[in-house]
Parts: sequence; C-alpha cells; structure tokens
Amino acid sequence: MTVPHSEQELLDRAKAIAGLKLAELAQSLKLNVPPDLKRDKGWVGTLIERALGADAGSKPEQDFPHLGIELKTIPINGEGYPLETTFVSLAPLIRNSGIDWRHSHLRAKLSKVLWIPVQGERSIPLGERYIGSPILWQPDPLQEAQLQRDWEELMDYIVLGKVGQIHAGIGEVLQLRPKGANRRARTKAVDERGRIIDALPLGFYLRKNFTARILQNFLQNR
DNA sequence: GACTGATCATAA
DNA sequence: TTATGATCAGTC
Repeated sequence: MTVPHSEQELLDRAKAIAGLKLAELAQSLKLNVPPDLKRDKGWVGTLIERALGADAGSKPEQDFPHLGIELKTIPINGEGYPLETTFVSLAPLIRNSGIDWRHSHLRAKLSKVLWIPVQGERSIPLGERYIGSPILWQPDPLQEAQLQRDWEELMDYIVLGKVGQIHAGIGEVLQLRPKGANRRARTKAVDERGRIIDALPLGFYLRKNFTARILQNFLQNR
C-alpha cells in the first residue's frame, strides 16, 4: 500500500476497512492471523498500519508525518469502551530541562490522531474481531489543558529526580507506567542530587476515561 | 472486574 | 538501548 497523499485519502481508506473482520483484512494483505495477541501484542496495530499505507519501521515521528497524523488502534468492548490504556511515547528521563509542554514529544504525537477502534474482547477469536469506524481527532482546549497539567506534573517528578516516587496513580488523564522488555530493563535517569542513575524506562499512557470521551464524542457528533 | 506493574516481538 | 506496535495478568 502506498502512502496516502491527503487526509481525505487516509480517511477514505480507513472507512473502507471499517466493518471488516481482522481475518478478512489480514487475508487481503496476505498476512497470517496469530492465535492470540499474547506474543503478538502489536499485531493489530501493524496490520492497520499496513492497510492504511503507513510506512512501517520505528521512527520517532507520527505515522503520517506529511499529514501530521498519528495512527492508533484502540481495543474496545461491546459498549465501545476502551479495554486498554493507550501508549503514547517514552518519557524523557534525562536531558529534559528546558522542554516545555508546547515542545513536548507527547503534544506533537497527540496533535492529531486517527483512532481505529477494534473489538478487543478476548472471548472473540482474534480473526473474528471487527474493525470500527475511524475517528480523526484533535484535542479540544479542555483536553489539551488536561494533558498539559498532567504532563507538567509528571515531568516535575522526573526533572526533580523523583523517578522512584512515580506510580500509575499520578495524573488525571495521563499516567506514567513501565515501558520496556521487563522489570530488568534499564535506562538513564537522574536522582534528587542530579546524578545519573539507572532506572526503569517509563512511558506516557492515556487513561481509559480520556480515550472513552473521544470515542463517545464521536458517536454523539455523527 | 479493574488497575498497575510487567511483559512480548521486532527494527535499527 | 531506544523506538515502534501494544496487551497481559497478578493483585487488589
């Protein structure tokens, strides 16, 4: 699949795959459906990326940089409520003094997101899960303010060397949680005296209450 | 049953 | 190791 040249083309493609089962889309792309997601946690996301023409690979950018759009699949239950939080980006634990909200990686990634809801209940076989209608979203002023508040609070912990005090309970719509291979994963951080230390890599995640509102607002406005 | 810490695969 | 894509699963 080639890259979409406009926002409309991307949206059209996303609408075209809405209503398909994952197995149907996978077959059209000649991809095998794994038995479940236990060892293929990113499979749905990668499948949708390919279907929409995002160039695969791991670049620290949006999925469609020329369109300024980030692609996110989100697993939902029968009521359309998110089953999982949404990973956004790794948290910068060092060399972070001076970055403010407006220049943050997180804000850039969330400036425009194409959400693809996908049935995610484990009782439904992976291939039988349906792809939902796409939602092209930009944070409204309230949402942006909430994100900024949480981001600033969480970044304060990091900048002040309080990485060890961080836990998932901090933040109203955002949270910091481990993001690594396992608990032994290590990256550099700073302690309260400014010394470099080894620490668990952390990532920013959107809480379900936040993404649920995005999905709900879409339903109301359609 | 929800939540938080832990985990899985792959590329560069 | 960092970055991409995320979901798993034990504990409360």
